[in-house]
Amino acid sequence: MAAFKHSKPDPSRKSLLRIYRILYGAYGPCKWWPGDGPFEVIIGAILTQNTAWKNVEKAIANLKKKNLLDPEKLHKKTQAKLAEIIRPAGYFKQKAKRIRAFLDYFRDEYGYSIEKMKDRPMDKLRDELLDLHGIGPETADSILLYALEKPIFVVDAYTLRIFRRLGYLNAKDNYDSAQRLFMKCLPTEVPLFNEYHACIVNLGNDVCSPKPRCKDCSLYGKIYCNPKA
DNA sequence: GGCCAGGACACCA
DNA sequence: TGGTGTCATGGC
Repeated sequence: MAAFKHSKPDPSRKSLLRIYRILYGAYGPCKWWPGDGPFEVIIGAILTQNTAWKNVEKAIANLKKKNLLDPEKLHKKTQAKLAEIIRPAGYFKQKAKRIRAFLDYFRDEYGYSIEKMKDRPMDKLRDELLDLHGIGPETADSILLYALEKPIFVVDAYTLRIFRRLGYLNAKDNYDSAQRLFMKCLPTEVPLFNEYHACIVNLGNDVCSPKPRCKDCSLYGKIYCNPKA
């Protein structure tokens, strides 16, 4: 990491892959997304919006307990009932509305079939998801990558924060420009995109959380204390 | 008791 | 177009 401190980073395939190897060495394999099957991943992607994953797990556990991790069964629940079930995830009224918006679309366009959804070209699928209420770029891309195994790089707040600090992005960079950088520089591979984003989130949880600083390096997180890194 | 978390949207200037 | 407020629970 220190190597990037005194020279302008070159956003090349080689350097982004080097960062990936460092992260993978510290955190990988992350085996994301945590969840049983693509439908659970989709629901998790909506529930985790601006929410700690531990709270999402509680909401998913509630859904599992009621055997509702099935699109048709879940769709039969009213929005108010669904909101009560997912309450531990926070923003439960909003998220219930968003899940129902997805379920309407999933039924109308694909007859609740993940396989039919997978057959759709990635770009068109992304546009469809972004047209849904409550599905923004990160949620759409998480669904594409982790549920449907489409090769798209997921950017999140940690990605912007960390790669701005490293000098690969500047303050004006946003979701789209950051995504273009990664997708231009990295080979288009689902497993690579999967692990890279997962490692960034794990690093973000280490580095960006208000935990006590390391006594040795005065920074946060195990990545900085890893001598091999 | 305050801050933050694996965002997205509505509203306003 | 960019900035700001709102949504809400639970862990630390």
